[in-house]
Amino acid sequence: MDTSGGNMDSLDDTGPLPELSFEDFLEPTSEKSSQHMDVLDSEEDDGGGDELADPANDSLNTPQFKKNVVNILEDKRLNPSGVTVLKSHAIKMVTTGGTPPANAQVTDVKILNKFKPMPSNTLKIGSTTIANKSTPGTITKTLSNFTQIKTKDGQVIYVQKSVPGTQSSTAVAGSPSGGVRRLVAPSGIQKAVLSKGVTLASTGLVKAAVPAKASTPVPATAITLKGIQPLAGSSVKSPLSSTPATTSVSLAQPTKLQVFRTADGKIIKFNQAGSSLLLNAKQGTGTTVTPGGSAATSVKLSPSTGNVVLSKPVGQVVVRTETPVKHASGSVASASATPGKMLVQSASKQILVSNKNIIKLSPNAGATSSTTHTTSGQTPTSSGLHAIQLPGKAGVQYVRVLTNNKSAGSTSATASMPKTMQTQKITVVRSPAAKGVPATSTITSAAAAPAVAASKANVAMGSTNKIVMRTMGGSIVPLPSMQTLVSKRALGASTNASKPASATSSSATLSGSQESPRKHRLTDLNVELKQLASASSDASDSSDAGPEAKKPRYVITMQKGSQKATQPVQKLINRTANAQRVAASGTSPNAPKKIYNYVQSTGTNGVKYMICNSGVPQSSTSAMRRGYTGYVDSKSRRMVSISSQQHRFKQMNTQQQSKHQQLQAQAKQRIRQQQLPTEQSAPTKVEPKLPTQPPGFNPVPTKPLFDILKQPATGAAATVDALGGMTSRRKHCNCSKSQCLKLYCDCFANGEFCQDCTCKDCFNNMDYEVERERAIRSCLDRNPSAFQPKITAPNSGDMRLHNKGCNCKRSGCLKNYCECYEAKIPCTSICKCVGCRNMEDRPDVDMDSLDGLMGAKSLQKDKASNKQSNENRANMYFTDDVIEATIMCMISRIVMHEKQNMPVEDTEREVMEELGESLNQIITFAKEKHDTSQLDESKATS
DNA sequence: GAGTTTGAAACT
DNA sequence: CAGTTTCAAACTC
Repeated sequence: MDTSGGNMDSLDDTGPLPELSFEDFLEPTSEKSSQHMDVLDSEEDDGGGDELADPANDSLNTPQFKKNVVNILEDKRLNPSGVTVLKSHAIKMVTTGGTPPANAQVTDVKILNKFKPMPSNTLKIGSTTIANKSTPGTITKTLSNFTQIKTKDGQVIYVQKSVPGTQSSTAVAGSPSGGVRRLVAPSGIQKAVLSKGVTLASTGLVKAAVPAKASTPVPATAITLKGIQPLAGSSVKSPLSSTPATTSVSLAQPTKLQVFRTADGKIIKFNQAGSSLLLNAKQGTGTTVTPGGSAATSVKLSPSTGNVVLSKPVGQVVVRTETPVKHASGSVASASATPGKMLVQSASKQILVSNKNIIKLSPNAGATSSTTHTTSGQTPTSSGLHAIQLPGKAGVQYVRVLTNNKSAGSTSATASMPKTMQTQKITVVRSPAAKGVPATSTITSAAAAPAVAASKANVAMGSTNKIVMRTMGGSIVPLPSMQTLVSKRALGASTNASKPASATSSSATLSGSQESPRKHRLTDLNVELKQLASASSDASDSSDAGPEAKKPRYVITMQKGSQKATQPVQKLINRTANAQRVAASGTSPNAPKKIYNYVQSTGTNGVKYMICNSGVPQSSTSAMRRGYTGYVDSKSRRMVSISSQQHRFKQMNTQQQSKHQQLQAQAKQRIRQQQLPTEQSAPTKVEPKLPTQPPGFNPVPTKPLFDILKQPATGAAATVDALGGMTSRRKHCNCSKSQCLKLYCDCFANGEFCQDCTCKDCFNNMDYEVERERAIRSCLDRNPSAFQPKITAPNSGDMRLHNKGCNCKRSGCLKNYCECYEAKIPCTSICKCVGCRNMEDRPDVDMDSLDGLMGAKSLQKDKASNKQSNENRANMYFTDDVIEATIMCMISRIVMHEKQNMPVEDTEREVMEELGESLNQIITFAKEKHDTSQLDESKATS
């Protein structure tokens, strides 16, 4: 494929694919469809389909296809398994007129989705199912060559498979055995609008030649799409009724269109005999296949681009894909073609839906954030959806929508939708890309019958892959799918794919527990992915999908990562029942946020307390950047935390004394209980979500101090700061040459999208998902742990360590060039630095004289290591929860004293006493623990 | 803000 | 795996 001028680098890594014919699009029931599906699946498997890759099969390489070739390149997407994404397709249009590829004019077009086998009675274009069982229309084969599709409104679409040679013209060259299929547009079908300067000539036929077999060189089966009107003049958007059926039929000369699948099976070539063929309908363009003229909603779509336009009398819902923003001139364009996006437009609202469940809110077109249920952060919707809005560049907002309910039928959910439904609803339901499992996408309008579509969506999704876009009252909410960032690599470690769970809800919980992230982290997404993947069980989806289908394609997590990611949730759950975590964001969306525990008093005054558990890491700017998932040195964080607490203490108002006393007593009692030798290690942390708890004030943590004390170091993971450290945000990147697709870019390295960065030619955004995914793959190939945090703590409370160590030579590890220093951790023996002075007690050492003194260096590192171990031990007990519990006890004292109008001095003294007492208990506990562990160790050694 | 320094990432 | 180059942040002026 790429041999044709090498302009399709996107295909470089693609594997071979079997033949693809339009028939597949039109007759999903055919075996071919399933065949293709299989091949596509295998192709997805990292070259699993390489054996199929036969350059000879590539029509581009064959002379006869070099004329007026329109290539529809299917993006090689990541394995659909587990997570779903609307697949986009890059379409490459080459109109060379028989000249060598070098002279070819290439136009990039995009198709929304990969083609996927459809269930019988389903006609799809892109991700839209226009006619299926659910629709009143029927599909009837009237002729041997024709498949008649009758819509509800009496519109009829004929799909004809003609005898080879009947329709063929120049374009069909090389397809002796190929059959020609005709798509005859009935009266109801609207005119096709083909954009990009390519027109259908004067014929209403589009002929597609399909290679007979991947192995055979270029035999093609011609497919003729009839009924597509040339652009010529006629109003593309004329009412349905205005277009007589004869119009399309009367088209004199059929336009040939060859459909090909490349070696990897991702490419479809349209060989057009005519001068120009416009396949891309970007705006307003697009083949309008609109049955159901009487219906209030019409569907206009462009098979090539996947444009689907649902137009209503009043409002208009447009679901379409966009062509790549950047058209590489001529060649290569396909490679850089941006993944498909769906523009969901309703009235004045426009939402650009990317491949994932992320909605991009276009700043233009009067788009309003109200279009979605998302405003800022996470917003639950009545439909059980959660939308997380992510600010984007230039006013663009990305919205990730997570579903809360795990219900929803897998396929054709809209089939059961009541026709009386008043609101327009768009439901795109995707099923796993398992063999033979058709993916159906339906666009359902209560008022009108859905319209057309023909395509195979090569999308595999986990059970929760349903994408539901609902347009109710102007709100459009798509469901999540987060395939992209999950790498298949970590599948082995991650997984647990089939565990049914309310993945969506957990995702929402997770998201909710965090402040709305400015950017998505790979790890975060991984969590969501895993949850989604594990939340299979959605009926048919999970069952039908093969085991692979449930697995996330890209799992860029590590064992630690997954647990880590979930850690915040657990911690949050364990938090005091009366403390509700809230995220206080700065005025600026980019401003780092702090996580507070929100405590509200039940008293008459309703005092509220904002307890800052963790400030934004001071080093968030740079340390974050390098994959230090945002946590700060625990010591400093705690100091900040406590100080802020103390500061807030003075702002507290009176509280009910007796209650506080009681609570305080409870806390103390629990602390004492904690000291008991009982080893109920790590209580299961599955408690109801915190935010839902009533705002009753309870100064005593539900988790007693010593319960908390017992927790540390139990979990293997716990490297993530549950208090929100990972929510912090670094400053924006400034990449200029890496396109933000290399680890040089901190945004990319952190698995985040660039937002509000000053980078140039940034590809690290939704518009370039394909490129981004490829880059991620590349990075993972080089280093499977490329996206793992560089600094982690073996156990919660342990000191963080740089997993790889620094390699500084000239900075003495005392500048932010040093990753260790940047992360505010001392260098260790892992580091290969020269002249390191980054030790906790570095002032004691004159490192200037130590250059080259390896002994001294190792000594220092040992020293640092010892200190580190001590600190690790301390961190085991001074966990955030312990501190929090202590603080709550202190707060309780303050409140009590204020209630009693006691002197401030007494209050301060008592508070300090309380602190001392708590510390004493902690120390005692730690000591006991330490002794016990030593005893165990000695026993073990003996 | 421009130029330099630095070390990680990428490349060979 | 080591050496070199590239890159972007940190730093300096």
